Amino acid sequence: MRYLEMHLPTGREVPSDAEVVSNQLMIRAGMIRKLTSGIYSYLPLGYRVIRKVEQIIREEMNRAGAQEVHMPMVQPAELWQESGRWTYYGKELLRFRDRNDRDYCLGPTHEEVITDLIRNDIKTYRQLPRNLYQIQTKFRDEVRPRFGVMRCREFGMKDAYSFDADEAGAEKSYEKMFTAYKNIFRRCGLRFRPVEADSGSIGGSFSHEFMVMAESGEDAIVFCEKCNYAANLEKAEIARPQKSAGMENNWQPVESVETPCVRTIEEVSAFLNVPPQQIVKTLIFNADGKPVAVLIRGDHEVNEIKVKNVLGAAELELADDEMILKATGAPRGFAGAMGIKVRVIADYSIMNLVNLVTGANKEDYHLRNVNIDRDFKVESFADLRVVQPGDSCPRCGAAIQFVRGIEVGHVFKLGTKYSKAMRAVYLDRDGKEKTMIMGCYGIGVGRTVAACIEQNFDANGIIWPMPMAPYQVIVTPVNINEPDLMKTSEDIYKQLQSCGMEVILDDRDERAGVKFKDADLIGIPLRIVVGPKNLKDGQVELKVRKTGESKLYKTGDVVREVQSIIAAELKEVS
RNA sequence: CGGGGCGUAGCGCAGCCUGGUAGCGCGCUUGGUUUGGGACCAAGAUGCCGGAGGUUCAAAUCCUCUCGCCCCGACCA
Repeated sequence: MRYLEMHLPTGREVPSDAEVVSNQLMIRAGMIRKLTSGIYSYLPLGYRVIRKVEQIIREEMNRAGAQEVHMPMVQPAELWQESGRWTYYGKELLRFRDRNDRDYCLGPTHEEVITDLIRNDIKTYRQLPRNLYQIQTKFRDEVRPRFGVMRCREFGMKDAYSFDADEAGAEKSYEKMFTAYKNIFRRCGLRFRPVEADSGSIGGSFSHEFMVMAESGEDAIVFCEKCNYAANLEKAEIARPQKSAGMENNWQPVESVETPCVRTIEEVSAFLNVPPQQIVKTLIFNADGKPVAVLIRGDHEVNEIKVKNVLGAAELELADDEMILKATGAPRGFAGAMGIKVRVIADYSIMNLVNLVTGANKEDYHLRNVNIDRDFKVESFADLRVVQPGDSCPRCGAAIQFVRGIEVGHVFKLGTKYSKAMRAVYLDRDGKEKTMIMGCYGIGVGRTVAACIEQNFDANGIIWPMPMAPYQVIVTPVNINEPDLMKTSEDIYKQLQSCGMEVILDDRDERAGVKFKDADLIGIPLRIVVGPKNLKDGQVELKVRKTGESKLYKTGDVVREVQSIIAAELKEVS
């Protein structure tokens, strides 16, 4: 396309309200504009990149046997009430009423709608399996939209849903999607890693997130260099330790100590001159309205998701002062397991400790030499803490590493969570009614684009991998007022176009420097510079954005060269 | 929702403390000179100073309320 005809408003200044690089560059490169918090327009350049990603997704989904559909964004409350999520999903679900006062929501995801479709049209095992997907706008009323299109409220998502007759089939469907996802992100030119993840409000038994490695990522990832283990920090496990024998031989008698205004682990540690590893933190949580005591070693952090899962709680938060006072009989800072009258669960980290220091459930007092089984009972030991540097791999025991990542995709084994609640059933070979087994698979399209920029930029702007590039090549005549330069540029432009290349002709009456800066900013992989000195020798310059390397070519050869570079770079990933 | 910050020309900002005719850089328009990494000269245009109320002879500036946006914590593609 001719630059003069393009709507491509580039900017020189970094927008004051954009924090992350991808957001800054997407605005400066004229890809997006913010309408209001968490809601963006895509301008032509940005939308071209979106469509590139969508196309790669379509090809790989189709190849994996999924079929594209398009479901409504507006969804009736009844479906959500049926699945139980009308109440469970919370404020993120944007609800509204129509003129007849009926309740609706904007779809944040489509399990309900797809399950309804399938249950109405599928009656027999002969019609299974099925995998349907769509690329569609989702709305989630995020608590805090941020980082531009990376976490916004309205966003494009590819979501796929599989329905199988049995576990084995469901497993196969999951594997197919897992493979498709690896292909998609590889073809997008991303450095990524699939990790084990928590299922969150989508539910289900098992899930993997696809993480694009980036310092600015919101997620922490734990991985083992020896084996294949990789997990989201919130999911990362600690192996169950062996119970030591004969601990009771070292038990000392319990001792009460006055500890005025000593509340935190650091304060207790300093006051009693005991290392934090010997102190037990007793945290009172409010689990669906009931207090629960969670015990953990003083130097560790509780992973609330693990606690939530172990307790099977729908809502979990740290208890407020009132609940703590009621549960322990003391203000915050003096809770302990001994004598407490609520459920007590404990992290593995305290399983093999003896002569613990804990709160006394009495203001300004702590206890020494408290021992498990003798002085209090633990309902169950479980993995409840956040993995820390220095911990070992739960699979092979080797050291683990920490990195940051951006979640661009998530695959779930849903099981029968929705099919059961919404009665998606079929008749099997024996004429018996069975519940379908589901999986669901999401990719954030806009987020994938932003993540790609986070991995591919320099001081001058974006550096698109070829498969993502909005245009593959830009032809830059250094001065449009010289007819020779323009004629050659036009020729090359037309030839590139006619052999199917995506090309911009920068026909603006600007100085060369301005054009170079813009080409770099918007990240076009290849640039053909048509200038007077080289053209005198019948040559033009071909510059590669990624490496900064440039070479001279005969005007007659440059088109073929560009064509072969593009073909090679697209083939490399396909 | 809790904590912090910001709303002044299309973009980036100064002015506010100590009230007195709204400014700078970039961009934009016109003319001219330039032309291989964001040129130069000249002449211009552009503002409900986020909104409402108040104090005052006088408010971008002080006070009250409100709306919006960004950042840090509870979520997720």
